Amino acid sequence: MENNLIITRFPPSPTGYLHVGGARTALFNWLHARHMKGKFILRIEDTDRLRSTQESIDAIFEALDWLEIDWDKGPFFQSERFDIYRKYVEKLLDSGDAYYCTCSPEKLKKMREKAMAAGGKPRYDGICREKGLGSGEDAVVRFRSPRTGTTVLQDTIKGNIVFQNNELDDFIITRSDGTPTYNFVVVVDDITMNINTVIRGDDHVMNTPKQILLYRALNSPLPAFGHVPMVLGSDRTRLSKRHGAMSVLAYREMGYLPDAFLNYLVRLGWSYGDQEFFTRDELIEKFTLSNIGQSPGVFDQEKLLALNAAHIKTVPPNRLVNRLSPFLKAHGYDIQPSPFIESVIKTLNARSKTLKAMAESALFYFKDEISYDDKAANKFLRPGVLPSIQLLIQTLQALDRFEEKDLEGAFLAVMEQTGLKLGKIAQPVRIALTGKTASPGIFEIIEILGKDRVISRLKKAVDFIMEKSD
RNA sequence: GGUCCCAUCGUCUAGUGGUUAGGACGCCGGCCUCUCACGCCGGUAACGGGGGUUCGACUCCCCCUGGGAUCACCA
Repeated sequence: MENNLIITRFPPSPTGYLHVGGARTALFNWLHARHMKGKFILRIEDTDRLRSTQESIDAIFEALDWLEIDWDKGPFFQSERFDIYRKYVEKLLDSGDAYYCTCSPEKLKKMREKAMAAGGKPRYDGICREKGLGSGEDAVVRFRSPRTGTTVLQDTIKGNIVFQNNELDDFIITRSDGTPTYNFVVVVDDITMNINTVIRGDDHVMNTPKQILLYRALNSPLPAFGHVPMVLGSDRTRLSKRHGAMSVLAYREMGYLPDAFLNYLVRLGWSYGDQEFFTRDELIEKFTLSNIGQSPGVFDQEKLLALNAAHIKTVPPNRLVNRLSPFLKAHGYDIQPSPFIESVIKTLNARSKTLKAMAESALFYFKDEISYDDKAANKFLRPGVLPSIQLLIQTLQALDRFEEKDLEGAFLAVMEQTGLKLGKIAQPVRIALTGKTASPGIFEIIEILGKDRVISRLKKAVDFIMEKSD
């Protein structure tokens, strides 16, 4: 009945924030589900009671929320499913696919060290395998792995991978405190949640044969597995904190657009011909597992930045207002959606690589008092420019309308009367209005600032020059 | 070390036996211009090495090298 319905999942463990790699895994699963019109499930893997925290859970939700990756079912918490796991352990115990083991951790450790010293593999040797032990105080439950033959992983992304069963040992599925372990709960959850497509990082490849064996022992059909290549740092080792920001939310703080971030992440390992820029909808439309590459990729901040700039440029200004406002608020300006803020954004969106930078560039629009950049003032606010500025003040004051066309005319008039080129007049005016040598076009900022503020800022510049030359 | 995976410009990648090996980021020029950007035009730069297979290999096979992953009562 639901045979064709793709069901994917994202199963983070709440032992820290959502990091870049996790976000990419979530994205791939989400995109695949959305593209296939399937379901996407969120599952919190919190069986490690010691390392799991509520803060991490909240941080993961917040990050997914920012990325606008939504789920159809869940979140499920493994910590609430222990009864289910127990039932499945019983099944395995009954069928003889699992057994109790009473070897102590110390003993196991010695066993491994000895094996290593002898040049062998650090594996459990299966002493309790045939002992027929019952549940006891410190007993763990182990899975009885086949000792011969092979297990084949038919990977959607990587192709067939063959594992020798004798490389696998009898791994623990229930700890001595009665809690189940990862490989086991993943399989039970994926079976009971009808997950039929598992997309995850390459680092899980080695777990997969164990899980396949578990599926078989539990008589369940295998999901499609797809292992995506890792994300590496600039030194080509696995991405970690020392490569820079790992937390997804850090990118929000730096002023990235979620769509740009997603666009970058998906292109790191997936491609669609020559296309680099994708909107969210395009991604859903065009994403397929078959276009995921095989090789790991280096996370490149520069390219992410460029993509962010491209998205900022493309998003309609009115949709940027709410994204920008937190960054303005950080400077003390509480803005509301308005035609004014939209025009402000229009002058800045081609000039800003991040929202944070955009907010900083926009500050002059909001300030009551402009403070001049020292070098800029020294160079451009000199006595020589006084006549043209004063003339400009007069001309502007006489203007009824204050639109770009009118302003151009005003400047033209001043140019004619002073014999100066536009650049000679515009630069001092720019400093007077913004305090800096770089800004949006002089006419657009004058129009947006409006007559009163422009005149008063120009007058202030005149005062500044006169004071200085005294 | 065992096992597994990977290998095209500095980086992300397109390429699926015959291409001047394409695009993007970065970098370097130029144009545009009221500054800074944007945009546009141009340039720089790659098939790790060795064997095969083939009329012909970036493409297929093997070996080497290099890189990565994984070997828990973590997930």
